Amino acid sequence: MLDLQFICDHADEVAANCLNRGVSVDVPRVVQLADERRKLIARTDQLRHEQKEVSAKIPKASADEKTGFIARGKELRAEITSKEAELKEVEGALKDVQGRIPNMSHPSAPVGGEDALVVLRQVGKIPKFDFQPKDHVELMTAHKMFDLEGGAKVAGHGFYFLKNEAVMLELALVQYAVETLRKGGFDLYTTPDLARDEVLEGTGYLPRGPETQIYSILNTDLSLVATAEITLGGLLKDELLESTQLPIRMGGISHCFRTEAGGHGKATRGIYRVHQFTKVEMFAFTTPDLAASNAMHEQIVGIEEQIFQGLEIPYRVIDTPTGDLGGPAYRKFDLEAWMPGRNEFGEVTSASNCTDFQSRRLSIRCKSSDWKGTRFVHTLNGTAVAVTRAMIALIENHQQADGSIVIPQSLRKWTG
RNA sequence: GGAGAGAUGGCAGAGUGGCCGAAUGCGCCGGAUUGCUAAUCCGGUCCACGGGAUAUUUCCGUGGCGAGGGUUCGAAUCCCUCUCUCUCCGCCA
Repeated sequence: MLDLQFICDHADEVAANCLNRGVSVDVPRVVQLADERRKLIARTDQLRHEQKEVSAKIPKASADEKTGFIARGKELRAEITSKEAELKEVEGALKDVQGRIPNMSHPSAPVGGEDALVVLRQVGKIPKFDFQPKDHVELMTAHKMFDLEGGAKVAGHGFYFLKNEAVMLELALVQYAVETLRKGGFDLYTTPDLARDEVLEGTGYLPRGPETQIYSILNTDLSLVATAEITLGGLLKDELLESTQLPIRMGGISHCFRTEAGGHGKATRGIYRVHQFTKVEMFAFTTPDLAASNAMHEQIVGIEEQIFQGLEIPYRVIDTPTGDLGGPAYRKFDLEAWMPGRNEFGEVTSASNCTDFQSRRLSIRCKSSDWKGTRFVHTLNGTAVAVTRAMIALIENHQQADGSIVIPQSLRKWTG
């Protein structure tokens, strides 16, 4: 979430940004609630101060005085209790509205909806086939690389079994990504696939809402993670760091679970949109300045590009428009890989700079000799490899006339 | 799953109703001493929120002893719920 003081001081800018992002929030209401909150705090603090004074006199007071003080003390307690209830209500209302305000946007991020996307660059040659290219479903079926019916039988539509070469390929993609991250200075993690709802909320995901994308476990406060971003961000929740420890780079392997409520159709064919997949995710914490986090953002996108170049898959880099950023992102770059089976680009990675939007909710701060007090760190996340999507792009781009698939050099040490 | 113990500042560790933001030790920062280092001595050393000044330094208040509730004039201390840690037993990839 955004800083309350910031919202009050820049109400117009914040409201304009909400508009750009297609989010409707009553910003003046936040300012008004903030003012009520301030007044209530001042009043309760005052009452508590008197309460302290009164009770401090009691041990030394005479019997007569004592009854008076105790009576006054009771009065004060009642007043404080009622003020506290009022305050709680105001703060609840405030958090509710404040929580719906999205992060501010990078000045260069294109303003508008999905159509406003800007292609920053396109890399790699789109393959020209002298035969009719197949899509990944045909190819993987022909090679007995997955079992979609089996997945549906066991767990329902949107689940799948990978088989044989696809299993080798999944592990190879994970190994390849992890090795690349390690070289890039990332600490590696395998993370829990479940997390507390509190952690999901801290990272900006809403479990258990009517429109949630999250699977939750009944009778617990646990949900299945949609990405390791949740667990890696949650790992440093409530921590106070030294600026000298930053930046921190983490690479996490997890399964990702998404309800993906919605229709079937071309976009859901095969393993393009599934309820579960394996992903290697990057997460980074930087000092709270845009120079640092923007540089990290570039590094993360650079690694994503390096990975797809290594896989010899053509891709383009998208500067995501404001209307499509989601709540926490200040700026987001997506890699879209060419997918011959779809005859279009399909999203394979996503890298966001969330500035201090996540860290404020997660309470991840840092100290430095460069400033007084503590500040919220900047957080960033990006996909190294989302296995199913990467696999589609890889299989479809590297298919041959005879239906065989050439594995790029970079993976052969694992796949053979 | 059963039985028990526990959670206090950066760390260790006292504190069982008011004199406790919290002893003591370690660590850290500044200073003194010193040919240098060590040792010694002196001073300082948490976070958040609200307010007043000054303009970025200082002052006042409030809250914080795992989390959330409760009892009380007053809670680190008593009660309840939750989370986590440890020990023993059972089960187990």
